[in-house]
Amino acid sequence: MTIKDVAAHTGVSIATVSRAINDSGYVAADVKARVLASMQELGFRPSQRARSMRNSRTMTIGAIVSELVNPVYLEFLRGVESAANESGYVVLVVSSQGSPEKEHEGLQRMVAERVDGVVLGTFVGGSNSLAILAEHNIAHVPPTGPVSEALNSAWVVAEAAATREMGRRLVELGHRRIAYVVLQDMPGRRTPGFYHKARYGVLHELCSEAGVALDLVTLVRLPADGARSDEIVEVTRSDEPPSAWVTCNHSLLPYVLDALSGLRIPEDVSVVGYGDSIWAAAYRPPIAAIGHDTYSEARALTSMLLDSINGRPPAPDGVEYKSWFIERESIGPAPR
Amino acid sequence: MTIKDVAAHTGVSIATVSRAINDSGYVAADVKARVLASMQELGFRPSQRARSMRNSRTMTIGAIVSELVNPVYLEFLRGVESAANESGYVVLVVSSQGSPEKEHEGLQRMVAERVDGVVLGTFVGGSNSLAILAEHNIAHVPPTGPVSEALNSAWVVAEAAATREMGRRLVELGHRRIAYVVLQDMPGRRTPGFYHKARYGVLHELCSEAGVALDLVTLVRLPADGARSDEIVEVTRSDEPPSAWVTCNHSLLPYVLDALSGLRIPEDVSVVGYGDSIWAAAYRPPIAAIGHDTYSEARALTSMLLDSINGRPPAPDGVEYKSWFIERESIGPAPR
DNA sequence: CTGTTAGCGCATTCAT
DNA sequence: ATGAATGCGCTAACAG
Repeated sequence: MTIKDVAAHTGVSIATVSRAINDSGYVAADVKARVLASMQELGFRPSQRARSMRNSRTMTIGAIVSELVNPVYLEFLRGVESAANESGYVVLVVSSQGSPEKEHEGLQRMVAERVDGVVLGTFVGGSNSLAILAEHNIAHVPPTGPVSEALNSAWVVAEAAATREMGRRLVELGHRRIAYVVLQDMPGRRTPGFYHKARYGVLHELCSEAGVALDLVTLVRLPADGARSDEIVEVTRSDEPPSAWVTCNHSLLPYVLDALSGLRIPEDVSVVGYGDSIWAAAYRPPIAAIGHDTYSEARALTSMLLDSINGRPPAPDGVEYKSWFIERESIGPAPR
Repeated sequence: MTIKDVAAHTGVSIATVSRAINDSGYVAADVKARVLASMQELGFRPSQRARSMRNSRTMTIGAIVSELVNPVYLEFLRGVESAANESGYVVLVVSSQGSPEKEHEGLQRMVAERVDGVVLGTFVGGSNSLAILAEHNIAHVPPTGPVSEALNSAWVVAEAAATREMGRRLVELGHRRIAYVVLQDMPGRRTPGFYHKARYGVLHELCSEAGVALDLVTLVRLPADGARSDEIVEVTRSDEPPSAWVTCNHSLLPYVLDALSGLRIPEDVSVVGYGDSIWAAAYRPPIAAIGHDTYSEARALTSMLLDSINGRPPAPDGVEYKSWFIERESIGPAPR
């Protein structure tokens, strides 16, 4: 089923069919109607792959995420997909599973597919990995270079404000020892460390000013099914256990809650997570969070990418990153 | 950057380069090495799009899901993506957002992309929508026809056993009125209704045998942010409120829990959800669930698709569906 | 063992 | 307003 069949069925040349489909050039109104009718009848859809041979636009963008287990990436994909579809683009999803090699492989695949652009959800590889996008002239967001730093810094700045609000609140409530939980970086991993570093930096500064201890609790890996994190349990049993727990990552939060389940929230410990979800809100008590509108961010980021692909000027403000501290009942005064 | 450049750079013809890349036909070992070196040096990746013009295989499969908000679909996508990547395939993701029109549009896009096959995560459209895949000779799983019914029935049978176990347990614990919560079908929606019907059917049979009342509680839509489901609250205030709540769908569970938050679990009400997650397990008390291994299911389903695409005989047992009832502390004896 | 050539499905230029 | 012809990057059939 090709354009040729439609042409034969309509009794015109393929050039005319092509013009009718794309309404480019001149086509008599009645001929056009007949062509469209034939298309309908034959159930013909022009091959996007053949099209992209001629034009050099594939109408396909890639989305790279590190882990397809974190609900945050569902939000991300939802945002990318909806923005892409609205503009007639289709989304190729690749997950790196936290491994720079897999990520590189995924990028290679995108190059092979000649995607028009790539949205980087998380990026675990080094800048050399990004280089292959540049080499092949593939647009991507967030971009590298000064703009990227601007974006990153916009994101970090937005979040830093929320982090400060959260930290101040904990201090105000009398907490004197705060635990900050992270999952150990995979070897070679980059970006998450970047964000965590920024968060930790802000918290650290705030805590040292206030004379509050900040413990970095690093999980080597996610606890197995049904098991509790030894690292966390151990810290809770130390002489001077933290009275507040901050989780760097939404997908870590349930594990932290599980490990803390011997303690009452918020009477014994207060809990805050980076990243919000309906589950955090439905938990009893509801868990305070540093929220991001990942869906909107992804949409905006994708629009930006499509703009740059299509040579349109990027939206006036680009991507506006917002972040906010949502105080919920999981936060209370420090015990005694 | 094309095969031509590589040929020129190596000082051979494009045919030789092609043969070297695909190691098809004869190529002198040293020539092959030089070609590969040139490729490396120039950073050349053959265009999959041009390849698929000749081969009529795109090495791309589509994945259709209804809603990109349910974590279950993350598992699904993870399974599809991992199985696909292992075989060198790439995944195009389309979400229908519960709308048959969007779904149809997504299928059209897949046709335009000439994907080699489609994995149907959920399928909200009618069979006429599926027809376009058949028309274009696009393989898909679950397949339609007898095989599909076999698959569906295998799935339903597996789950039915778990449902019965759960139902019997509730009855055994003295529950005399059980609520089954569903989200109202979108107009035109099909598959979810199908599964829910099966679940409801099993529960219904079991309850009537045991002389237990089964209330179908239908939510018109998901409660807005921060709001509670009026429908649920209302039922809890009726003269004879249910003592056990069964949620048809994992993504509905947090809303149900939120709406039930005036009651103690499991002292006042018992709660079970279809679909498990770390959050259900981390909740206090941990929420009982009917579990599925969505990741493995998706992987198996995708392998099956790839087998059929490549003319390989499908794996011996095809897809094995497993489902189990996970009793947790959210279930207790009926009050008084 | 290697090079030349045709053609996959389509958009586009150039005639007519 | 329409048709014939060209080429996008690649593989496969054929010729040498």
